[in-house]
Amino acid sequence: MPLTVATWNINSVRLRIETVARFVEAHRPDVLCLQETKCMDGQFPLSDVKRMGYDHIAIHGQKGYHGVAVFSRHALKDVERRPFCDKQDARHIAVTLAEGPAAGTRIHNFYVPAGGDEPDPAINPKFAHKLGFLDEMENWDALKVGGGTKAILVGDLNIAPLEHDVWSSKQLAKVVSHTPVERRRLTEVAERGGWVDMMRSLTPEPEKLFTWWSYRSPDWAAANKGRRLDHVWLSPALAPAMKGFEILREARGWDRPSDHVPVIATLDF
DNA sequence: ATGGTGGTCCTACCA
Repeated sequence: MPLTVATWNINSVRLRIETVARFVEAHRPDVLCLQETKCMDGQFPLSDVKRMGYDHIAIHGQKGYHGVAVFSRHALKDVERRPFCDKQDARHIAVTLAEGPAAGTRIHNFYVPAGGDEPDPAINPKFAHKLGFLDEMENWDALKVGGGTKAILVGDLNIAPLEHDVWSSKQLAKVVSHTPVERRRLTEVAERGGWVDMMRSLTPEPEKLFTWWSYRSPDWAAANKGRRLDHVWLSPALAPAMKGFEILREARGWDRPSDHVPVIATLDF
């Protein structure tokens, strides 16, 4: 029995709800995790999401910024919205699948701070916040997933950790998202937690993998200066179920696109 | 070295 889980930074769910519908019609993921929904819970287009076939919806929004959501064809339980770094930012939501082939699986959906432009925590509070956020992830017991724990972590982690997760590791070495300190910290979060990087387990380096292309690139497809900022991690107990993943690159070329594209992971039980 | 585009919500801030 398969389970498909998709993750997508949608960059305003209200502006792009029809874009979400287009994606869902074509790919029909069982679970869809969004980031950067950018609206308060009362403004969330719930009826559209239900029309797409998702009866189970968990949202964590705020006005104008951030915001995460989970849509599911299977019932959900134990919804958690954890604050990080003593801020009100809506950057995390977790749910547990209550039924279906992966019943009992915990799903964490993250939107890690982007970190601003200057990669020095001493002068850039946004970069300090990003590093502090990663520290809290690393130290959170809920993200320790050894033994028989069934868990998936997805989201826009705003870090491209490996050399071939960016178009030029040399040229991005001092660019926030690919600095050595971030790459190391994210790797530590995964290793300390016991997580398996699903995309890189199935497609090892040196093949390049990108999920984001800047809006500022005049011809994003030809230039192809992308980065892998969006991730799918599995607990070791779920790793044997991993079957494949797809990065929906074509979505970057749709009308009024997000700068991120969906990643769809398929597990089989 | 710089500036490039797009989102929210109306003025700057964030990505």
